[in-house]
Amino acid sequence: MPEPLSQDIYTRLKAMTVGFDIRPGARLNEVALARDLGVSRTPLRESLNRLVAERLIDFKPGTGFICRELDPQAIYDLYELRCALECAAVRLACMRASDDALAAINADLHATGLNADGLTIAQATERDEAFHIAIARATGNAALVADLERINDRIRFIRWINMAARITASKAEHLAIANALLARDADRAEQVLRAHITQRMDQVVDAVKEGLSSIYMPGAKDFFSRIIKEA
Amino acid sequence: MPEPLSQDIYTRLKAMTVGFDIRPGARLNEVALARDLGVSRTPLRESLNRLVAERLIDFKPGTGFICRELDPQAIYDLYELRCALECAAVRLACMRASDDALAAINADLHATGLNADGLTIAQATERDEAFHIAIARATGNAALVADLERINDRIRFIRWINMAARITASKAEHLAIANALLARDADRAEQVLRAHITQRMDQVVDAVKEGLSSIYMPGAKDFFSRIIKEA
DNA sequence: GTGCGCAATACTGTATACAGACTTGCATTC
DNA sequence: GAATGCAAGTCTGTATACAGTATTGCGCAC
Repeated sequence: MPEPLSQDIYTRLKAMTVGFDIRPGARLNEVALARDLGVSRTPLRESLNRLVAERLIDFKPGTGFICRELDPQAIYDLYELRCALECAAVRLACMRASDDALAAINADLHATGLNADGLTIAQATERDEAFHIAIARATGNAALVADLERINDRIRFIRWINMAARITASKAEHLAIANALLARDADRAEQVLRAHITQRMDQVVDAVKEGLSSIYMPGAKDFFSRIIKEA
Repeated sequence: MPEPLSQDIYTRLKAMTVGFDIRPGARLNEVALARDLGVSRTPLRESLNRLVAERLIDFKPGTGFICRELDPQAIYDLYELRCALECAAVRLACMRASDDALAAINADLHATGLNADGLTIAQATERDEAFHIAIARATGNAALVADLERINDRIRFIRWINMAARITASKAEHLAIANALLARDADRAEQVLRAHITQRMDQVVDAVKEGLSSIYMPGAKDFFSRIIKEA
């Protein structure tokens, strides 16, 4: 059973839309895109429809598929939504996650999550996201995890931008969250996590502006594959 | 610009999947479904792909589209997720919703939301959902609203079942939520709302069992279009 | 120079055809 | 009687063709 083309296209298109390889607001030419991807329009359109449902691209009947806009308000809303979900998650994790699960999160953080040296910004963001998702996963609520993951897809580009500025501060905050988790102190865990996310929300508007320049200035996106060298 | 077929099919298929007009686990025959809907397979598959992304139907490569299962754990998880989102929403609404918005919610509740006499169970559920969504909408966070709406799609069938039993209790609870909102008392609003939703979660497992019989016993689903006659 | 309108073009929306994979039923064997 | 293998049939996965609509560019009028 070879993997269907549409599945493969979906993955590739998702990476393109998450990373804004396509300019916000730009119309997607199905014929050209199909040619570039080496498939016909049928499986391409199926994949695009899935991405529309996930709000990673827009669709205008009679006009076609359009790359989503990078709207500060929408990004802010998503950060607020993410904050609500993660705060609920950390409380649930404090309440009922297994000791093993919490210990594993802590161990993982100390093993890989604290040292960003030698990583690219994209890789560092991936580890940051993994820490947060692990907390959600520890609740045992698969719907919560899936929901959070889809929200993360939509703000990952902004996280890349923020990550460059806040790698060092993140370390301490993640440690504080992990410690509160191990102590099963839900109030403290939520408080630290909320502050951790909210701090970034304040920078969202600036980040969107920077993001736009990253998209429109050719070559600027290479920044995210730059290797981190901590002081 | 006539509305595209795929848009129309999407709406109709969504209603079918939300209401479990198709048996859980049943494979969808594309040719037969296309014939029933009066379209070809291409727009049908596009619509199905969107529903897959929204987790309203499942997809197994090489096998096709499958009606989602009615899994108690998954439903419970969705209720928990909904609870987290709505609790966050009510707090945000207390913090920053306009006086007009809160007054409108309250007015709407008193105008239509309290008297279920003469409504079908499906209609009563719709009003219940409208009250909850209105609170989310009052936060001004469109992402939160959209997320909640999609979660609601996935548990509406269970809400139908619960609604039959709890219409009278719902009234008092909705009033209490509205009063806390008007007083902008976030703690009380969240507490009442959480209890309101959690009470239903305890009944989820039973509801799923009942739901399964509703799906498998022919004619049982007519129950949801029965007219409510309060004591 | 600017705005409008028309025509040519390009693109979307849908149907259909075909190849290949999966399913199903039967026959055969242990 | 149960299990296995094979073959016929059914259904999915993808490509392609065509119709209809949106877009774009040019020419013309003001």
